[in-house]
Amino acid sequence: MHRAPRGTADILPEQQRFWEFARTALAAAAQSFGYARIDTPIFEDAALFARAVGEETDVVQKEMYRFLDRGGQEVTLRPEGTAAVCRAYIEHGMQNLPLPVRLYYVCPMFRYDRPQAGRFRQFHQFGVEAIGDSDAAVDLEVLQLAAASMERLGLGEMTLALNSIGDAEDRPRYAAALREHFRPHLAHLGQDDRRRFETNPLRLLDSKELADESFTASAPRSADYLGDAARAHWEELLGSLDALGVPYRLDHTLVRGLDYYTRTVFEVHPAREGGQSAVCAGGRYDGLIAEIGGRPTPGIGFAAGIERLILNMREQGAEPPDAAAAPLVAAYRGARAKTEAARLAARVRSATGAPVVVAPERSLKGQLRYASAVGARGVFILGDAELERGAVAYRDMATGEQQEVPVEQAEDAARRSQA
RNA sequence: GUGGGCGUGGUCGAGGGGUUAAGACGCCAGGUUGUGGCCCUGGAGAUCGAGGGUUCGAUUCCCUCCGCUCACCCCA
Repeated sequence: MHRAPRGTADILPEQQRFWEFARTALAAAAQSFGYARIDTPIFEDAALFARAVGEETDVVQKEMYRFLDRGGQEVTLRPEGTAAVCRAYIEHGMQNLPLPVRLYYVCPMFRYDRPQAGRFRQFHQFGVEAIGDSDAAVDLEVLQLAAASMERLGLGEMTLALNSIGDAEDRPRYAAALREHFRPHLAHLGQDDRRRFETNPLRLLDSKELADESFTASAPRSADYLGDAARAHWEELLGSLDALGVPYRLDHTLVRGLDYYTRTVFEVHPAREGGQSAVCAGGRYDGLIAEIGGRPTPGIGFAAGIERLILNMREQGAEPPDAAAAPLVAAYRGARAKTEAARLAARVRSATGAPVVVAPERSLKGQLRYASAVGARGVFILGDAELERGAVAYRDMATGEQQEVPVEQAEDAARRSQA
């Protein structure tokens, strides 16, 4: 028996109302901030993500789906959205648009992880990118949009964790300070952490093993190692957040697993504790576009995991409306009426736009039962008697009222019961 | 990659070394001659995840594998 591949999921009809609602609400949030939708391919040249996300990151080293296509090109299923959007920004000369360019997307992403609650190999992200302006006002806007997105979904009790990791030029000084701090404890560190000590000491900060240890809490803070420009930017951002009363929590251990981040980094967590809690995360990436071949261009954005958002919606008891309208059913008795039922169904569909299905071939009783089971609003009944008269019976399933009308007026009968 | 939990009809879920392997929901049919939702009756549907071992006998005990799931790592 075939199953959906590990880490993938069928989104079944009964779940679609959550997805419809989430996609619509998130798009509305983005659009209300002036963001326009963009879609990029599901796969890209492998080199794009390796370069943008960073060769040393877990995402690139062990989570990317990479393969050779039939032409011998190495491609990768996109593990995240930012690099692809930046590639499109460069490729289509968007620097000629009024800056910043504001874009959003809702797309599937792929990472070869071990699945668990809120984590899948194919998952979906809502993301936004504001490219071409380094002003702290844009950081503020993106943070506001993140908060607004959660609100649109009805998710309360979210906390915004915030940090600044400075510019690329500031990084070596800070990395050196971190190494200095952790060096005495090298013996306590595991294999992975020792490698990180060399390659990317920032990552030691969110090692959960070390989290309780006082030497993580007492580690030097990136925000204390900012260069003048990054510091001014950071202070302006905090000032405007305070001025607008946007709640946030400073978290100096917050660093991100993707190498392209600079300055502002943030995560949004639900109040509930637990693994995979980050429901939305992002930051500034002022070096990324130059890194992948564009002119030096600043940018900032975030991504939110739709599955995780829906998980939280369910936990909070959200009940999104069911978008699917109740259908009409065309029932019949006899071979000739069966054909007429199909004709009637077609006619009512195009006249009203309402969903109409022809009943399966069963006893009339069976057809009515079927209509009830699928939640039909009303049923047309065609039999020899009705055909003789060029008429059709229409039964309102909620009230049980039934009347006979000329076939040409069938759609009117349906409309009446709708009101 | 590592560790824990779990695998019985479509779903949920009893059971237990020898049974026709419960029950519920769902599905199909019927409850007279053309009419639903409730109710009643009947029916279809399970090699009890796979392979091996112990045993006279295993779905039940043991081992391995596979799958699902949760957690670690990391991430949305």
